[in-house]
Amino acid sequence: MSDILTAGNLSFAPLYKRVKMRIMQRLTVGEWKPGEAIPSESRLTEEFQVSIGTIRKAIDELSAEKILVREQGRGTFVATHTEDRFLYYFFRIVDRNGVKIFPQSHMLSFRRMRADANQAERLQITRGARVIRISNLLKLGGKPVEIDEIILPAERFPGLTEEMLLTRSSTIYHLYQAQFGINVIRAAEKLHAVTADDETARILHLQKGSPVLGIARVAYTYNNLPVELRNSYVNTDDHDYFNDLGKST
Amino acid sequence: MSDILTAGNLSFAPLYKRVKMRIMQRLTVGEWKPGEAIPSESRLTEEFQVSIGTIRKAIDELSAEKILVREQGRGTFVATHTEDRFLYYFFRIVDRNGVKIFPQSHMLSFRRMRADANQAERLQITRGARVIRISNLLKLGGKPVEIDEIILPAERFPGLTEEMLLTRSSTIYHLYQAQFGINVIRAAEKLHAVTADDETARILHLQKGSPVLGIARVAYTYNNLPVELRNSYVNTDDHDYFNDLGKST
DNA sequence: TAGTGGTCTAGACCACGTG
DNA sequence: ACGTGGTCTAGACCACTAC
Repeated sequence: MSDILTAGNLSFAPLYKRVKMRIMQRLTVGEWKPGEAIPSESRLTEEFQVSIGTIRKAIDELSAEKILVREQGRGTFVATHTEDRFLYYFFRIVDRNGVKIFPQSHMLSFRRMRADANQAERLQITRGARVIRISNLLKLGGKPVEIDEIILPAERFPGLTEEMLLTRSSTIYHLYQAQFGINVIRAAEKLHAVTADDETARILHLQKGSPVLGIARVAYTYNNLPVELRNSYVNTDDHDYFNDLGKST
Repeated sequence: MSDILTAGNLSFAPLYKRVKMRIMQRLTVGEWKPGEAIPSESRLTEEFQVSIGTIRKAIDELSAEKILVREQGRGTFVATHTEDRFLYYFFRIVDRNGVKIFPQSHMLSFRRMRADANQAERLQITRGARVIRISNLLKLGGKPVEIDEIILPAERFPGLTEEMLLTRSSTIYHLYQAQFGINVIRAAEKLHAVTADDETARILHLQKGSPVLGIARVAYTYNNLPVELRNSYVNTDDHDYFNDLGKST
C-alpha cells in the first residue's frame, strides 16, 4: 500500500493516484457507505475534471484491492462483508477436501478491560486504554474447530454490547461496517503451531497436549489503521488453513 | 484479424485476453525464456495488429501475476526466481519481529522412487511413475527451522542429479527454471499443526512430541500444471508463517 | 539521442441491467 | 430506450535507461 501517498505529499503523484486517494478519502469519511453505489465513471470525470481513462485506472486499483466492486450495467459499489466473495476473504479454513464451509459462531465471553503494552502497541492506542475482549467458538458442520479471542479498541466501537454480537445475522466484520462505519480491508496474520492449553483442548474436543494452529491477526481499515486484534486456535485434525500463492484471474 | 491457434474456447474472449494467452503460449514453449526481455510494446502492436492499449492491458495482467516484470526505460522481462522480490514470494517464514531472512538449504537425502496413489493424483501423473524425493533442512540465521520433503515427477526433470542440487547457488525454483525450463508461478498451500515425529524433532532441535507447523504445497507452472509436491515441517518457536490478506499494489 | 515503459486524453462501440 | 461499466483505438507527452 502507499504509505507515502497517505502522508499528504501526493502533489507529484500520477493523476490517477491522486484521484484514487480522493476517492479513498470519501470512503474514509463515510460519504459513500458500504453497499452504496459511487457516482458513475462519466459523472466522476466531470467532478474530478479528468478523462475517463484516468478515473478507470483509479477504480481499477481500488477494485483490485477489493475496496470497490464493479458490476457491469449497474454501477460501482462500496464493498460489503455480506457478499459471498468476501465472506471467505478473511476466513481461510477449509475441510480435508479443500471445501470452504461457513462457520457458525458462538460467543463464549464478552469483557471490558484495559490494553496491555503489547495490545496497545499493535492497535496504536495508549497503554491502559479501554478495550473489549470477545471470545467466540466457531463450529464447522456442527463440530467445534476454532476459538477466537478478539480485542477491539473501545473508543472505535462506542455502544458495542454483548447483545449486538449475540443477535447479529452476518459476519462480525459486517457488524463493524454497519454499526460503526469501520470497513476492514486488510489483515496481517502470523501462524504457528502450539500445544493447546487445557481449556482450549476441552472446548475443541481435543486430548490434552494436542497441537493446534495458532493465528495472530491484526485487521486494518483505510490508511492501514489497525482496528482489531485476533488470536485464533484451530483444531486442524479435519481442517486446514488454505493459502494460494499466486494469481488466477 | 488473423488469430488462430488460440487454443480452446477463447475465440470469443476479449481481444486483450487472447493477446495474453498468446503471450503465455510463447512463454510456455520457451520462446521467451526467464530473464530475457520480450519484444517492446510497440513491436508487439505490429506483431499482433492491435493497439498499444490492448497490449498494455494484457501485459498488465501478466505482471500482476508476477509472470512478467516491467522496467521503465529498459523493457519487459520474463520473471526469474533469482530476483529479490521473488525469493520470498514462495517463502513465507519470518522471525519473531516479522523480518524475512533468506534460508540456507542443506540436503538430507535424495532418492528415486515410484509415485504412490496420492502423489500421482496430485501431480497428475500415473501411479507408479518415476518420481524424485528430496529432503532438505532449512536454516535461518544458522538455526534449523524447517524440513522440506520434495516430490518431483522425474519425467519433467530429466537428468536431475544430487550434484546439481548440492552445487546450486540460488533457489531450487530457479534451478527448475534454468535447468529444466520449468517456471513455477503459483503454489497452493494447506497448513496444519501436528506433533513432530522423533526424527523431525531431533533435526529441528525440538523436544519429542513438540508441535510443528505442517505445510502441504502443490506448485504449478503455466496452465495450472502441477510440477512439485512439498511437505514442510516448521519449528515455530521463534518464527511464524506470515500471510497478508489484502493487496499491496 | 534513441528506445523503452508510464501517464493522460478523447472518442467510438459493445455488453449488460433496469425500467 | 437509457445508463452503466467493458473494450478498443489513436495519438500525445513524460520519465527513465542505455549508449
